[in-house]
Amino acid sequence: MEIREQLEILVNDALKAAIDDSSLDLAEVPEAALERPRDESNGDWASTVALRCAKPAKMNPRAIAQIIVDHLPQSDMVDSVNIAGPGFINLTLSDATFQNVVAQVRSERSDFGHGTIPEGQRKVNLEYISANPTGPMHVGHGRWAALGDATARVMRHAGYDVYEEFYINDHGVQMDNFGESVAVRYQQILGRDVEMPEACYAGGYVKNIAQAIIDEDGDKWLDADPTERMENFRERAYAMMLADQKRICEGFRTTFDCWFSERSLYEKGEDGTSQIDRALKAMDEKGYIYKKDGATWFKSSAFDDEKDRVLIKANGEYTYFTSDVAYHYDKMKRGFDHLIDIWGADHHGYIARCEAMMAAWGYPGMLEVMLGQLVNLFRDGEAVRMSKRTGEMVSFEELIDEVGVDATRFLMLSRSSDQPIDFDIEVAKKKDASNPVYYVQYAHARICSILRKAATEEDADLVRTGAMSMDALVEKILPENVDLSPLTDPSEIALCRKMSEFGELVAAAARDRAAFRFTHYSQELAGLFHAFYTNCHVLGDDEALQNARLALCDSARIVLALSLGLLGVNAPVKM
RNA sequence: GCCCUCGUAGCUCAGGGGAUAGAGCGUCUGCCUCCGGAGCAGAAAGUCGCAGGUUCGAAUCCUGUCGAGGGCACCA
Repeated sequence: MEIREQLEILVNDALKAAIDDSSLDLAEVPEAALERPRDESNGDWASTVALRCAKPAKMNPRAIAQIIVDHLPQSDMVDSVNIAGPGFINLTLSDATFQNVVAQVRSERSDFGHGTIPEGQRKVNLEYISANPTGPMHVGHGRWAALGDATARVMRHAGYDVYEEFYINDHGVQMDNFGESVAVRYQQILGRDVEMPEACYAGGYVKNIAQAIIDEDGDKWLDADPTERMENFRERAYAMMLADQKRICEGFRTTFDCWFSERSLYEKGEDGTSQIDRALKAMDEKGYIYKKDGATWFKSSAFDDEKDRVLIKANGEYTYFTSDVAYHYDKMKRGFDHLIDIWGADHHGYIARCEAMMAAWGYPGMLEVMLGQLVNLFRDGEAVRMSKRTGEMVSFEELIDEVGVDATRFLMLSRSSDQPIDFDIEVAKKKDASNPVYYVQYAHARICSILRKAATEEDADLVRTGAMSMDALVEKILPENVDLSPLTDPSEIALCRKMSEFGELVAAAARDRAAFRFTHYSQELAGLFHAFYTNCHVLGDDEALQNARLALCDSARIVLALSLGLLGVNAPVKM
């Protein structure tokens, strides 16, 4: 049980006792209202319950606090209790309470901080990146990749059942334009004088695709039927771009349970209907579809959207929105409790109509849209607009190649997602204190180094080469039940206290979709480890003390690795 | 014009009803006979954009206002 929950029970018992013997005149037992004081001199935990019930109880809050303190049951967890300021009840916990955290971490390992979510809220569909397959992913997509993946990891650790999905926009005129772009470049490379139309894609990658087709087929398409050629090129270019996206995501350690094709929404099933047909029918049955000016409309203004939206244009074509209607209908029918979409902030005008469609089907609030602000690239303080190599925007792949996966992920996640990021490539590449990811990784590597030092040289070598895990090494150097009572130095207790916050942070970060908090947490934990390292020598003649400190190192190693793991960042054994 | 997000230390940002507002970078001062100095300790640095309101209590909630960015298609 978390420390917080145990303290809540204590305060709750005191409140009940005080109400039962009429020292407190309250209709019902108020919440324990525990919080962590900013200033540690105000204790490890504080309750503001006395302040909160001053009015209903018609008493001075300090007097209430005194009554609660007088009724507080005896507990080994609490070292001292005092009343401060207007009526705070400050609790200072015993060293043993914090020492226990080390044992808990070491027994639960990668399950430390794991939570549970009740049935009915647990199954979550998380859709992110969803880049068009008509061009390379840009650095903004990199941010959604880091954000979506870390959100999934944090929510899973909190107990959610998260299904990750990438929506492929492979339907619509942009695909034809893409195929035509390749055809134009194909002809140009082979010496034909043709111009690139306005709506087409002029990027250098299109030329590479055209060249790949020439390498394979030669000039056999030069005088082919233009439509047949466009369609052939379109499908081959699409396959190449999609393969690229999958490869880049995998290299970034972002994996999906499903790559969902927009086209599949238009395919007719055995009953002769497509998902588009079924979604529109369901909406029509609810009475939110009408015809006007030759077009078919969704009455989204009935649900706080500023105007109604076209589903089928006067010319018979479906709009992009119609695909999303069918897509979300599909997700809904797959039995998720909750849907989360991550979009770029430039799509926020699209939210109202999507929320409206969920409401129209009778599931208001089921869709949650996380907006990610954009990424501004810099190099040495100068804004980067163009890449020298390609004459285009720096792609996500180029960014990863230059700064590495760990630093890219950590920095992309180091700000709240509703804050734009200024990402400086040169700063990200630095391997010094100005780059927080190395600070945290260094702490982890340093711990591993100490643990190796405590082992035999043979075992230490096995760990260095990767033949033995750190867990296995620790098992050989430390007995199962280590006496932790020698851990009394303030820097040791501070490290334990920080680890005790981990579980709560997992729950809060999952609830608030705020994975970025683990960048801050991991830096704080690393800082406290470095302070402990400076103050307390781990390896020495006193076996009891050495074992206790090795156990502390081991638990710090586990929690650091867990925190980095939730961000999708590696925790290296050596650097 | 309407909608969304954001204004907190020189810079980049946390904190989103509780006590004297925090961290990193940068600046300045110290610390290696010792487990990884990619480290540690300390100092200077603030009208939480501005003005009202709610509250026992506001950086936090509400209203207004100023400033920055983004969005307002029978495009995708």
